[in-house]
Parts: sequence; C-alpha cells; structure tokens
Amino acid sequence: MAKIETPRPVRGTQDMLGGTPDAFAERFAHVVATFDRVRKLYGFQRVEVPVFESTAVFARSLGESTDVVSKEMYTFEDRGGDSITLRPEFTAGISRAYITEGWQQYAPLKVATHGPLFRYERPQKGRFRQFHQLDAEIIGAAEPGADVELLVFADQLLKELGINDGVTLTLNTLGDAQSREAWRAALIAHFEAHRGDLSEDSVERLGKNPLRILDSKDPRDRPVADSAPDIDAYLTDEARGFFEKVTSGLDAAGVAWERNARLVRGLDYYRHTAFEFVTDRLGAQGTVLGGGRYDGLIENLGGPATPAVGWAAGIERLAMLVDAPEGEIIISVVPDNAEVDEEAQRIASRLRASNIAVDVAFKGNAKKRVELAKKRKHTAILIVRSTSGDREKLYLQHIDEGKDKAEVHKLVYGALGLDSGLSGGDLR
RNA sequence: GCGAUCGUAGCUCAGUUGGUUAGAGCGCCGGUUUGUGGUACCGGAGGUCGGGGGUUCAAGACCCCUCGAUCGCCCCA
Repeated sequence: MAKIETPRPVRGTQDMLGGTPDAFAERFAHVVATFDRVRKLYGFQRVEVPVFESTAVFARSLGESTDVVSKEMYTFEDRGGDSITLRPEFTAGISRAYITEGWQQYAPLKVATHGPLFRYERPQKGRFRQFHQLDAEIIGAAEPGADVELLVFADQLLKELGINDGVTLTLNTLGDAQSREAWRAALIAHFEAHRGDLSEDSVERLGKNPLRILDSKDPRDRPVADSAPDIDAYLTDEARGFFEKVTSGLDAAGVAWERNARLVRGLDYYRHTAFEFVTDRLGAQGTVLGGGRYDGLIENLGGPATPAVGWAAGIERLAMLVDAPEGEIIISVVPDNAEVDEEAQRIASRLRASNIAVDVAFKGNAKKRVELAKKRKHTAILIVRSTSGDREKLYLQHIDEGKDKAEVHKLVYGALGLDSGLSGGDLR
C-alpha cells in the first residue's frame, strides 16, 4: 500500500501549543492581554476589520512601488472574479472602514485591534508569512498631542511587558508634503552626484525610493548616506513646530527617545512623525513597534482629508522578548482510588463553579496522576481519599513554590466551604 | 528573488577516514518495587536515516537534483 503523503504546514506559518508558562503560545497570549489592558487605559476602542479586502485598498494605500504591494501580497481572484488580498497590514483596512462605515462622526477616533496579517516573504527569525500585530490608530486628529499620546501608550505597553530596557524609541520627522518634497529633491541631487559610489541596490533605490538609501546597511553606501542632507534644513515652520511639540510632549511624559535623522519608513503614506522602537536582541529584525503619521492616506482612498497617526507592533517579536508570564493557578484533583472517583468529580465541579481552574486526569492510579500533575507544573494537588480510618478526607499538596501556599489553601478550601481537610462525611 | 548552514525514532541528538542486524536520553505502552507519593528497576513498541538519481564490492556518511527548516540579504512588525 502506498504511503499517503502527510500534509505539511505552509511555509512561514506557525503552530503554537500552550500549557506551560514558558510556551510560546502563553507568551503570545500575555502580550495580547497586556495590550488589551493598557489600550483601555488610553481610551482606545476595540475594532474588528476583515482579514481580506479588495486589492485596491492596499495597492492605493501603501503605494504601488513598495515591496509589500509589488511582491509580498497574497492576492487572488475570488469566485466572483474580484481581486482580493489578504491584509498585509492594518492601517489601510481601518482607513477604508473609517470611510465606508461613516466613522467620521466619531472623530477623533481612537481604535485598537490585533490579529493575523499575511506577507509573502522568506521566513527568518522574527518574520513569518502569517504573523500577528497589535495596532493602534488615532484618526481625525491633526494635533501633535495625538502623536504624543500614541507614543506614550506604546512606551507604557513595552514597560508593562517588561522589555523596555533593551528597546529604544527612535524618532524622526518626514515633514509635511512640502518639506518632504523639497528634501526628497535635495536627496536625489546628492545621491545622483555620488551615483558611482553607491551599491547596486542603492542605485536601484535611487530610481524607486531614494529615501531608503539613507538607512542602507551596505557599508559602501554609508559615506554617501551619512553625508546626505538632513531634513531639518527643508522643514517648513509648521513642520518644525509640529515636531518640536511632539518631542517636548514626550519629554513632559517622561518617555525616553532618540533622534534618528536617518529613519525613514517604507510605506508611501507617512508624513511628519515617524518612529520605531528597536532592539538588538532579535537578530536582523530590530523593529519591534513602528508607525507614524499618515495625513494623506484617507483622502487618497477617496475619503475626506483626514489627519491620522498610528502604530503597529509584531506580536511574535514582542513574545520573543518577554519573560515567561506567571502561570495561572490550576489545581489537580486526584482520587486516591476508584471508589472516590465520583466524589473527586463532584469536588472538581465545585471548584470550577467557583472559578478555580481544575485538571482531572482521565486515567491512571493516584501515583501516576500525581506525577502528571507535577510534570505539568500545576499549582497544587488535591487528593481525595475514602474516609475509612482516621485520615483526613482531603489532602492538599502544594507544588508551585512561586505561589503563596496559604493563599492557595484558603482559596481551595474556601470554595468548598471548609476550614481544612474534612474528616469523614460527604460533601453535599 | 539571492546566499550560507542543516534534514537520523513522537522530541533532543550520537553515529569515528564509506564497512556486520542504525544507537542514546526523554516521551509512550506493559510490568516490578514503593505506598501521603515528581527522582528506583525490568521489558516492549516505534526509523524504507526528508525524497529521487548517481559513484562504489559496500552509502546515514561522497556527488547531483529536489523538497523542507534555520539564519542572513532585500524589505518589514
């Protein structure tokens, strides 16, 4: 008989199994839960947007010439003949929803979401084809205060995740449209003048996306890139004033930041503030959270002129940096022998009804079950015994030294309406 | 799309300059021992060495192709 071919996971996708505190799935969940908690502190509403959109939503938002649009999108034709794309980012879809759902009436609108995104890229450390992001946007606010609030939010999130130590906020301004155009022209002139000294990649960039030469990693490009003009000389007074308000706002909020005049971002829609929280602990993928202002985007999609700022953070990247979250309290209920199976089941139900997590093994003698509970790192084992003799009916064995023994004891016996292990009699 | 490294039991890996019937630990299944209890002992199942082709008397080891993984380039969270 021919051996059937086992299905394989699709390249760049991941399966995550939880169960132990250091499991990746648990870290992942911890990042999401922390985001959801902190986002409420800043008054960001949860939004849900579709995982796929009309291809035009992304093509027009991100810019036709960007790598994401030109070679990384999962685009297909559906049965009705429409061109559909799996979302490669959140901002475009949220902007579309803002227009089509009439959300202008709520402006300025603060929204947050998280979920899977798709990009056809070669997987490597901290990069996947299906990956996940946290996302926060403020739509309809032209004030630098919105940029500041978003950055303070991001900063607090990283602090609460305990990873702010190895991560620094790098900040730049790309100016308004007028500043950006003037600067861009100056950069092109500069790079054209040194065309011969640039790497092949950068000569390519010169035609497509000259700003990107600035943050090139190729050592051959560094001298030319480093000697290129900063945007500062080209900033209009408004643009300069805007950036100053952002930085002074950050200082007032106690958020540490660094100016990186070489920071540009890949997508066409960014204006004014551009920022990245970067780390050196993730190999080549240093950016853990990034974003900026995208004042022209919604208008580009056919909506009203609407200023907006936002950021996105890679959940996998954050999850790789966080310490293993503290495990939940979970009690293993073990019947001492088959006679007390039902009694154990009754007790387990009572505990669960009191919101205490309980695990009951399906088979095995008491010893096997105890071994299993210890291996699974449960908090404590509650052994249920028959009441013959003078032994206590219940015996709570504490395993997890990280949890307060007296507290767990009180929790369990409290839920059962007892002071301690009961001698004799049944629980009713 | 390009480059480097790597694919041996469910998992982590040994496997000497090619040389009998491919090993270990953990896990799994069964048993012994113990008996308020993770740490002992015995036994068992499980691999066409990623797949295909080639060199050779002989390939898990060498060569080619292919698929996949990891890391890097590009780009991005």
